[in-house]
Amino acid sequence: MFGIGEFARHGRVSVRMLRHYDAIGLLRPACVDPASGYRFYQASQLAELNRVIALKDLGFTLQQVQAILDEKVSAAELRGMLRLRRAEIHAHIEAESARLARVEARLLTIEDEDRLPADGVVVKPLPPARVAELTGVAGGYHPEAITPVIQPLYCELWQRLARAGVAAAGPAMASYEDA
Amino acid sequence: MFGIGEFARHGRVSVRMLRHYDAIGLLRPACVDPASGYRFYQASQLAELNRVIALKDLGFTLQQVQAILDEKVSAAELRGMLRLRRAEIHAHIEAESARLARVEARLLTIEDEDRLPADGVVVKPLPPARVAELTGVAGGYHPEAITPVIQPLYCELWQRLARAGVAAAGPAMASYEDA
DNA sequence: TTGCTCCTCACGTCACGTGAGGTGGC
DNA sequence: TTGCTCCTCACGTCACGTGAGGTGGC
Repeated sequence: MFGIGEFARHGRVSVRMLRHYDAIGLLRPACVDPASGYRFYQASQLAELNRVIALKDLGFTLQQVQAILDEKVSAAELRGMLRLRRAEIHAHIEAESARLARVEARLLTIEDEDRLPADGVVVKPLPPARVAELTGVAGGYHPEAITPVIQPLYCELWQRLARAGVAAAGPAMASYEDA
Repeated sequence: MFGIGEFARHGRVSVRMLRHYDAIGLLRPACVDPASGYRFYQASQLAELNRVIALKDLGFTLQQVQAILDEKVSAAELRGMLRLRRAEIHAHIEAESARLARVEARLLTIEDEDRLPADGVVVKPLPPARVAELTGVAGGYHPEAITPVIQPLYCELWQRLARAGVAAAGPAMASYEDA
């Protein structure tokens, strides 16, 4: 039998963690002195503790660890949980990689300009929207070539929308592509 | 001027976030109706909001974002912060990759055995320790070959430690390597 | 008496989400 | 009166870290 301090040292965890695991019922000491409240652990509980730590290190919450160790989870469910974890970690790594790329881009610009550019680019998701679109071909990118092509397209679009009894809810936009 | 709801919609953030940023002084509304407490934002504050979001998306805390935007951070300090962030994200990705490998290893064993192996392997760091070591060569891995080589090594080691006036504090261990 | 180990509260963490309960003008 | 937008608390999140204040036996 070990006092909580010795057990924590052997298990390489903090005393506070053991008290927390006791409080939530994840790892109860083998016995507790009713007078002093002192917790005592058996050597065999080190294996129990290791199982907790191993599952926690996979990224499961303590609630999940508890359910798994109490055998409240079937093998099939556990497989499902592991696959979900795998997918979550995957997504997490991708998100962090994208963030890393953004940080490195900032480092490059700051080394060039020696200051933070005034406007950062922020990517924001939009809800799906229905778009009414017309296209035309212009002879070049200069206004004299574009304007006579694009103006009638707007008129045409409003007319067609009106004929279809549809009201435009969003803004009007133009986008340009190379042929 | 926009009410908080409209401003939140344009900025694709929650109303709660705007109130939070107001509370911590990160993004104050352009004006506040003293009677009702209503917050009003200017169109130009959308750019401010974007800068906040962009820095937050690099993984900075709101405190750091505030310091950066208030220009309390020099270009050199900012470079340092970005480099630190880069290192942190790197470490984070490595840790998550290791975790992913552990989850995948579990998935393999669970698909083999259809249950969780009783003992997981847990890696724990130990504080550095000084080790007194002696080595010998045995003819093979069977006990008859090893025992006569290893036994005298222990005796010899204790004697040398005693002569050096050093007491062994840790356990005795043997490890084996192929020649 | 000092030192050691142990105990039980209880606050703090970080950036909000989520009610609860209420207000003011159409 | 109903609906809408806005307001201010204030609790909850997750797994503990970190005091504060106290106890019991050497």
